[in-house]
Amino acid sequence: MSLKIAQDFFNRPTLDVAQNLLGQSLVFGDYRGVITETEAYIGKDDPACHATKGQTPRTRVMFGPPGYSYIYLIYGMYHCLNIVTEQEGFPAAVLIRGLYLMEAPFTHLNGPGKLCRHLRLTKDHNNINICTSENFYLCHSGISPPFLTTSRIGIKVGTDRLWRFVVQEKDLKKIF
DNA sequence: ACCCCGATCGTA
DNA sequence: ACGATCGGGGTT
Repeated sequence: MSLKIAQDFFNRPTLDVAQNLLGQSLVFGDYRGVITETEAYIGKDDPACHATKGQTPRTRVMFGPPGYSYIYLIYGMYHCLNIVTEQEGFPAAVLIRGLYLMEAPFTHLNGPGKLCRHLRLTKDHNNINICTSENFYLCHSGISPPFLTTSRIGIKVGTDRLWRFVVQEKDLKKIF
């Protein structure tokens, strides 16, 4: 019920990883929560993916091996947490957009900026191997909740791809 | 050196 | 609908 997710889990098609991460646990320090919303960003052909213009210092981690954190600053104010997916050399990642905290007052961190701000995740936590870290990792919950599939949020290109996956609030309260 | 823009969020 | 706020990346 609390087995740490291994690197092989992330070395798969990003859409599978993004969907399968729903309902799994994220642990960072003393925080533990259930992932409720994800988005996939897949390769140089995805115009919304940061890697679409090739490798840069910022996106270097996306080109690396799967199972590493990719955290960047957005709008000069907020951070976003991603987990790198697929084989080394193929730039792709899953953005963690929602987290339901498993301790009172059971806050639902709905939004990637709010999530990182609450957990105090910053660029200091970029490029961490979350399969080997002792205080930053994911766990299998044994639960695969139902979810909606929609277009990704906050982008101006690549909106034709339905690569956002969300657990509805009603299902969240029913299951957890 | 300069400019544009962004995987957001809170307020109006 | 809009402003805050600043680093990444491209251009001069």
